[in-house]
Amino acid sequence: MSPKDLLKNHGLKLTPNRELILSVFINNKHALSYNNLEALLAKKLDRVTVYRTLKSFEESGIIHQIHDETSQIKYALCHGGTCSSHQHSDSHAHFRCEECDKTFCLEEIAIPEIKLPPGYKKETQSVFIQGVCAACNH
Amino acid sequence: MSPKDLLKNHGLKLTPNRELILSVFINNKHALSYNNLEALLAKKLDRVTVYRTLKSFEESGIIHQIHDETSQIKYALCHGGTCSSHQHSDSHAHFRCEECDKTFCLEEIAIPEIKLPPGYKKETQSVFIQGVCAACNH
DNA sequence: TATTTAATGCAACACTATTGCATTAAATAT
DNA sequence: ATATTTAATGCAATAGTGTTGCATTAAATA
Repeated sequence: MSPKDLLKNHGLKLTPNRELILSVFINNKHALSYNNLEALLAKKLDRVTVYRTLKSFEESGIIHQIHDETSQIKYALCHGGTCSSHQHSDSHAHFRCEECDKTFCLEEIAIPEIKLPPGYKKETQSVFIQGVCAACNH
Repeated sequence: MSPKDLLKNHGLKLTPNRELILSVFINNKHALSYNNLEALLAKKLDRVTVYRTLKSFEESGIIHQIHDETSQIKYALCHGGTCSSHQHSDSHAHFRCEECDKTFCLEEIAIPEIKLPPGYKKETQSVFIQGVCAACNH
């Protein structure tokens, strides 16, 4: 889907900055931190604008946060329409490759059911794995 | 085990600050951030001392980091002797309660095997769950 | 008790992210 | 097309978390 359509479908105003940032996500298979984005953006946007754009994308269900145990929060596109405002799908694992230092979603593997002790109520879960990705593992 | 013995067993110098910090961990069932620690410490220690103490405890296998998707890294005691310098056990899940805002280890539940796609190599994994803990769930 | 080695505290700094506010631009109604 | 409304943007300043350099002090060892 094009940046324009994605923005429209999620009820966001269509601006050049948003289209630009969204196109960077679409053209990159891995998750992006603010710093990653800054490096990939040709045009220099204000830091605040980028952070606020990420926030509104997240709240619209376009991207979701990934906490990969680095100091920077990363973001990746939501897929499959399972994400919406403030309720992001946690049905896939996230992976960080220690070789290429890229973090991404593992949509293709299933997370087994994780049972909690009696009396506990689960709201969200996240599975995070580090290692070597297929591209780097040779 | 007493703070003194723990420090000795892990080959760390025995100092009042370290005993104090360690006793706070022993007396609290949940994970602690620097800020939690500061609030619980009677005596005021320098921030740098606390951070460096946490680092040496971690490198000695006394405590391990917990990334609970808040802005602060938390630490909890290692149990079962499965942790050592720079190789911490990832065999248990971590849980954060949204009611009491406490994060802790779930030693009692087993994490099912999570299989990676072909070609991937797993080094570490972490399972993090948020919800309501047994004490708050009524 | 003397010596060596590491822990501590202070000051300064680095990094990531956020807030307030004035300005500009997008969407909508006229 | 234009006026109006509402939201996005950019700048400056600030907040929060954690780290580095260095001189001093204390713990362990000889």
